[in-house]
Amino acid sequence: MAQPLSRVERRKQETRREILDTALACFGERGYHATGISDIAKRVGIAQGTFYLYFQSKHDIAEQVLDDLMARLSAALTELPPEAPATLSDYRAQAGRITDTLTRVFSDDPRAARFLLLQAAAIDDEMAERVLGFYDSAAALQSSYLQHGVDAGYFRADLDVEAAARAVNGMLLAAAMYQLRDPAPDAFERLTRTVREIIYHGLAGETSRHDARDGA
Amino acid sequence: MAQPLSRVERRKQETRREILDTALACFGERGYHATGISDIAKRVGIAQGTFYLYFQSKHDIAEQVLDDLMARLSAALTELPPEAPATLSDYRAQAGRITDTLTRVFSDDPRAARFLLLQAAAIDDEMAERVLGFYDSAAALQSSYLQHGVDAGYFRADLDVEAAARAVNGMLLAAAMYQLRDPAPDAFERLTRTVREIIYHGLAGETSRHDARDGA
Amino acid sequence: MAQPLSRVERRKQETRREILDTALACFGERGYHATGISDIAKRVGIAQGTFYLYFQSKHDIAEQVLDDLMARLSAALTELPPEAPATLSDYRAQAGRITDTLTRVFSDDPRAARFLLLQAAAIDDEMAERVLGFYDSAAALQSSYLQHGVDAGYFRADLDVEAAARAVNGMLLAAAMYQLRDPAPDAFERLTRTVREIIYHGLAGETSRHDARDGA
Amino acid sequence: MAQPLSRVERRKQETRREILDTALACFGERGYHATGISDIAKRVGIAQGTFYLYFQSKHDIAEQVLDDLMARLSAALTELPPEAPATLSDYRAQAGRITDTLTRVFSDDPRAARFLLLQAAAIDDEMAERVLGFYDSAAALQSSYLQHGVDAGYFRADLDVEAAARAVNGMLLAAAMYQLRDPAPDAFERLTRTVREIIYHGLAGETSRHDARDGA
DNA sequence: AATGAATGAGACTTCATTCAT
DNA sequence: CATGAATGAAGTCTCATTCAT
Repeated sequence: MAQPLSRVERRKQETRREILDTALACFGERGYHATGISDIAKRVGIAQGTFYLYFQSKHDIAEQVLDDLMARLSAALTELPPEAPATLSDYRAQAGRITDTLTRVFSDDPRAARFLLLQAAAIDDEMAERVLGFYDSAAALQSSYLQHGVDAGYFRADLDVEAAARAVNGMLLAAAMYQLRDPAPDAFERLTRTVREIIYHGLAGETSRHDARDGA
Repeated sequence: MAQPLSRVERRKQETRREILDTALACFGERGYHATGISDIAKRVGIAQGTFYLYFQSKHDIAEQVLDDLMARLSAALTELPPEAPATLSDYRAQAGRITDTLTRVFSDDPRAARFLLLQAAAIDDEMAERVLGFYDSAAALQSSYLQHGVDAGYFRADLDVEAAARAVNGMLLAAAMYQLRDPAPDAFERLTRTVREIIYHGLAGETSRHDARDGA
Repeated sequence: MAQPLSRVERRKQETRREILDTALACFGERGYHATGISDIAKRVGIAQGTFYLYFQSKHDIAEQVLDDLMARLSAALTELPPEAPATLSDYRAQAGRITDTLTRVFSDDPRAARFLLLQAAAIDDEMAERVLGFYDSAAALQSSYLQHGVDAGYFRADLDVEAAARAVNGMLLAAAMYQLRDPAPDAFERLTRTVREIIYHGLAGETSRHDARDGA
Repeated sequence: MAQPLSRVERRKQETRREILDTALACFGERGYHATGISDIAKRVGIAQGTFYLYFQSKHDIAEQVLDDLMARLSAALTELPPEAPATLSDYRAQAGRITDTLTRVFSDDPRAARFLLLQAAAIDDEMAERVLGFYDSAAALQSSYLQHGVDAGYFRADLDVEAAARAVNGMLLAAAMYQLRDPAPDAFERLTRTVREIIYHGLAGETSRHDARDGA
């Protein structure tokens, strides 16, 4: 039961994903506009016409590549232990995990980072809107974490949660961009550690600041 | 020292600048790839061929537009009172001025922001390199400010200055991007104030934290 | 003489006809070039590949659609009471029946008319040749009717039968084309009645023939 | 004064017309769909891109070719001695002149005839509408001639002028189509003479009209 | 016999750049 | 110096046809 995926259907899904991945690779490496459908097709090993059996247009695949990537990132950001951190220490641990996850997604496929950070917003007004919208939703997610911290008492009560969320994400964005040019793990590690320290000192209340030094 | 700029020569410079500004406008509004040389020429009021008397190619003008923009931003960031801030209070004031300057440059011409933040890096690998290089040099500049703060004693002695510089700039970047979609001054003001607070609390030493609350 | 048409064979013939009819419908509605094999297949409810089990190519089915249509029209024109009209009155009655038949064929399926009158000749040189050839054979048929009228004495003895046949058919053609845009039966009825009158007065009669020779 | 046609402007007009004529030739010979922009460009001796300096699209030039052709035909039909024929003889003479004119237009460029009669209506629904609309306006023009004949008394008073106009034009259409395959002037001459006779006898005359009413 | 995914040639169109005037 | 018509390479997309299943 529930095996509607015949062999051929599965093969189609595989091809679809292969095209999607290849497109992300091409877009990330050469850029959206410098990439031709023929480049993608050649690299996948299909005819140009075959491409259009899986995607309606070049713009369509760009949308899907972006959606797919944003979905993966959202999943990475969301699929954390559901229990919210109760103490600042817990928060620090969780923040570390989030950073690690993002790092992994982006270092696993640097082309994904290049595409999201450098290319996607330049494709189109609509696409730019999507990217900025993604930043917004990431800010909303970050907001909820910070708000929880305020409620739990380990962040300052007078924190402008929304604004702080954007600021925090900006630091993560800077880290991601930094990694684009200098993929050395060391430098990146130093940067993320500092970011966590800034968050810690910058957001925390007066009372909980004595155990500040960060090990990871 | 002489005045070799004959009237003709001056006129040429004016035209050149007019084309440059128009190109920035077009690139910011429609995007680099969606902008044709004919769009720029039409808007300036010159013939298409005339464009090539002033710039070698489309890529060439993109480079010059970017260089010009980055130069203006560098100038805005650098041309501050040369005497470095001696106290945290001074630093806060200076940080406010920098933010104000950046804000002014970008809100004066939102298309410049769109071009730098969304478009420029997608033109080309070389152009992406330039943009990332600009971020690097901005980080270096920020570094020098922060290092001065460490030396002056109002920032933590163990601060990883380089990493912190990138983090701080990341927050400014986030602010600039936020402004792209929601140009309401209020929201932006809230965001920059929070950024300054985070810097203040996040970077400062233990001793100077009692006068933290920020009014502006 | 046997019944070699097994159930399977009969089914094939049905499918073939279904495809043929659907193709005529599509060609008439959207035009030959705007119709894709996939349109026909989808409408019939078969796979695209299946189409090629019944017809060799798109051109092939167009030929067969046209042949089929012309055959139906020929049949309609020919399968009249075999006894030729003996008097002008009889002729008038027969002409009425022919007109009725043509009308019925075309109003039953306006797409057939659109295909024959507007589309078919544009497919191909060869197809144009077929259409014009059909007009020729229709003229030949009309010729034979008119010749009979001359022989029977109710058409002018000096009638250029071949030329008149083409002229008469031209009027019918005009009527058919008129019906394409304005399918109102009234207008069509008025037109065919007038055509019959013109034939009647234009071809018949002793009385008005004395000044017939034409100078220009 | 009033010499806004600089040398270059005149050259552009020439090129435009050259493309237009070549397009008519190609469309008439090979058909609209079989003709590529590259065919037209090659034959004119320009680059493909140049074509698009003069016409917006393939569809655009088809429209203009058709409009141009219909305008030429309208001019040919309309630019006759303005004094309407007063007698049936005059009418016969005028009808002869009209036929001659049409003949000339079409035999001068048989491809024009092929395009108008066989191709144009198959390009598009909109184009078909134009062609049928042209037939309508030709019918309206013919109507006015016939109406004049009725008013002047040399056509039957009870003539359904509109319907007769379409019938007459149908005969001309048949003549034009006949000429497509058999361009021999003799055969065409015979046909047009017969058409004029049918018009003459079919529309004129008091004497033979008493048994005209048609039941079906 | 039927399927429908795959093919690939070819169509239209755009646009950065050149060059004769 | 300015013009803008001309160029032609390159890109996206369609669709009749084939073939492995």
